[in-house]
Amino acid sequence: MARPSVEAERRDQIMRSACKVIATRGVLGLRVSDVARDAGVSPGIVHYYFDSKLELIRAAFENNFDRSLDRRAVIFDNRSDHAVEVLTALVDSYSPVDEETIEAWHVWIELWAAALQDDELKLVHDRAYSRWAERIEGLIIAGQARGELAPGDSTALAHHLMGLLDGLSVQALLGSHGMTATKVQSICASLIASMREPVEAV
Amino acid sequence: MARPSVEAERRDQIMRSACKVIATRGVLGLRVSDVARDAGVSPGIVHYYFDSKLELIRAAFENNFDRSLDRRAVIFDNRSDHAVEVLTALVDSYSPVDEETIEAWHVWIELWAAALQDDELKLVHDRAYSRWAERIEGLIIAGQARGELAPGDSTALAHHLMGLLDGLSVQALLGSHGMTATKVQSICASLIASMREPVEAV
Amino acid sequence: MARPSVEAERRDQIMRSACKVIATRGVLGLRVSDVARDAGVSPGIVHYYFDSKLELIRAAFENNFDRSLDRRAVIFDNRSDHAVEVLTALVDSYSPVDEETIEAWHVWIELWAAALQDDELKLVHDRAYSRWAERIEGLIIAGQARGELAPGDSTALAHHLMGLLDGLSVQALLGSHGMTATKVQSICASLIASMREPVEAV
Amino acid sequence: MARPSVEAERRDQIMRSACKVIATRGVLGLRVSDVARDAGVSPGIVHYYFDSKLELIRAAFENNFDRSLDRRAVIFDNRSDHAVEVLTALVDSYSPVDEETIEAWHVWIELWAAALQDDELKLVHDRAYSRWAERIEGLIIAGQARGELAPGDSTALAHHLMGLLDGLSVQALLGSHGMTATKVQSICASLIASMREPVEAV
DNA sequence: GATGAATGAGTCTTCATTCAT
DNA sequence: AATGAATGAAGACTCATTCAT
Repeated sequence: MARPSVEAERRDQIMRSACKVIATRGVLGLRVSDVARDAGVSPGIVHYYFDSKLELIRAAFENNFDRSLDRRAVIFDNRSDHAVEVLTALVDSYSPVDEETIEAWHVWIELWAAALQDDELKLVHDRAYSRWAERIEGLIIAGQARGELAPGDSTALAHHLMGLLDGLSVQALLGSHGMTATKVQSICASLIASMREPVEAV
Repeated sequence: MARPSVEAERRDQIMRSACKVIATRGVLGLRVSDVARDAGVSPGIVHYYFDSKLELIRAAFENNFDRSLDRRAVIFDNRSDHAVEVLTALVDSYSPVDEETIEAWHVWIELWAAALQDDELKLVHDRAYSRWAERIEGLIIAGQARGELAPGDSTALAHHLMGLLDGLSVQALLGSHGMTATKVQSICASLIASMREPVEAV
Repeated sequence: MARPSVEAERRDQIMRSACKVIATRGVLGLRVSDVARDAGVSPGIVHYYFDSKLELIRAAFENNFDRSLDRRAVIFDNRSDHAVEVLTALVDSYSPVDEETIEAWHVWIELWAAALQDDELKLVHDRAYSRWAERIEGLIIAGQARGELAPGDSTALAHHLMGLLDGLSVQALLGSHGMTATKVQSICASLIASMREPVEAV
Repeated sequence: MARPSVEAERRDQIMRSACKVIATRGVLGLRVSDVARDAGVSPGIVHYYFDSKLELIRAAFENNFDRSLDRRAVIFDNRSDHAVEVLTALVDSYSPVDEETIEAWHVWIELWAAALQDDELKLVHDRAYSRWAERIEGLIIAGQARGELAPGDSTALAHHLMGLLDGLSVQALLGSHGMTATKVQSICASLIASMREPVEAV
């Protein structure tokens, strides 16, 4: 009876396992059998749902990003709070502190490396990154419209924030040179603060 | 009898080839035979100079970073120009426009992904990143001392600049969402400009 | 309630699809799923009708031959025409020009190759070949009895004609060295002509 | 020192083993590991000498035919005996009695089946068949020129003999309907006899 | 120092067969 | 009767590493 859902569920289950494995062993270190084991299925079934390993990896990357955006839907949809607060909440939600976020970051970084060598994955990355950029820029434009943020090149500001978050997070994940999740937040916060409309001096 | 130099040369030659291959196929896609072919030697000789594939990769990462710093020695040693100019020149030198710089960036990004899964490589990355961070911070501190830059948390500023450069460069390399080398430069330039000591109003 | 016919029909349908697949991909290239797809049924049902893949193949070979003889029933049953004409008609009917005949030849040749390695299939082939040989020899014996063909070793003559037809047809199917269906017919025709009772000189 | 020959020898060794395996298990039943075992080497080395299984099979087919012609070089080069004797000797040499000849026939028949489904193999077959046809026709033309054989369409006669030999040999190999190597020889002999220039009646 | 043939373990992928529904 | 998801064994192919030369 519940047959129809079996296929979709299995696909999803396998993609999530693939993300886990990518986060753990990297894209090229991913073995179909590892994914199967994690998903609790036979190796054969993976190829029943995905034509090839590459196809699975592509799907996993998209799935990782979709879930990543989904988890932040509440933040993006927040229309009541001050833009500075919303942007700060967003940055904080990307802090690599919980396992889920850390895994998502690992997969995201793997996508960078993989996409540098595969045009198909480059498209996957571009589609994801564009969606993400549009949302950030949307928040900034809205904040400027409401007078909460100073006017300015919203595209450049969005890129600045996103690039900073990406670059710092990598170092936090690697624990390099004392970089921590807290420092990422504080440096990003200072950037966001600088976007705020200066209070008019009386 | 001056054989030692032959060995050192060969090692270097093989490491450079390894960097090329890493940039092209990724760390895990690297095949010892590809490196050998690029270096114009037999696959067997690679193992004469490097105990294992991992050892070769580790050495290649370090070699990539060393050469990267060497290429910028003139900029770092510049004591005469204004800090803003020096920092700007530095950022520009990292623009992924020429083949050499692009290759170095690819290897650098590969190191991120690989280090996330290997503690030994994490150390390699940390050593490199720290040396790079010290130099940037040194420039900022010097600039502040000379009154060319506004006072402030030099460590945070250095991290901000480095994180931004890393994050934006990835997107430029991937050509995502219209990111280009020029935009990377301009966004970084705006950050550097904001560090400048405001001219006192009379 | 007349269900038995459904089963027989399905079996037949599956066997015909198996012949198609054998002609296209060869015996060992045959996949049960291909047969199922061609027959418009699920892979599972094939095993309901045939215990195993080998069993299906065996049945398909027999089915191929049965249909092959059936298609020539009119020729074999022809009692009124001259033996030379009947034999010629028979040879012509084996000309690999239409799709059906070509497919049947492919399956026949596959049977040779498969039977060389499987004793069970050797029996299948022998049964088929014997039935075919008996019919040819029957035509020759009848022709000799009616004085239309010269007397002689009917078995050897039958083998000669059959061997020649088999050997030439393979080359025609492969398009080797300029062999064509027309040349097969003409060479076979010359053999048949040589069997004719020479007209008595007055 | 004798290094140069190692490669050629290994290739040959592997091709011969491949022929054996093809004769035993068929083309599609051929496993690279079986070939390796028969050749006394590791499975990996087979791929060192042949890019893929198909490439190995193609080479094996050519090797089988080359050796087949080589074994009959003495017969083809015979310029002193009567054409009827030479042709008879040739046919006899193809009698599937010894293991070597039987293996060669198996491989040849496998080539028919395989070539029907692969255009590359079709070319391999055509090249081989053409060389073989040219030699047979050459013997017939020479015999006619020397007045040992009756004049006539040498191409058709060659095709007749070759087709007959192919077709009958298949049945002899399968032991169908009482076909034997001896009967193959006798039927072919009768065809060859019919080519002889009739002795002029005085 | 250098070569490259050889090994063999590892992994993707295919597919006959089963079985819950 | 029929489906198609699931299994798992089998096999092609890759590649780091070794070693005789």
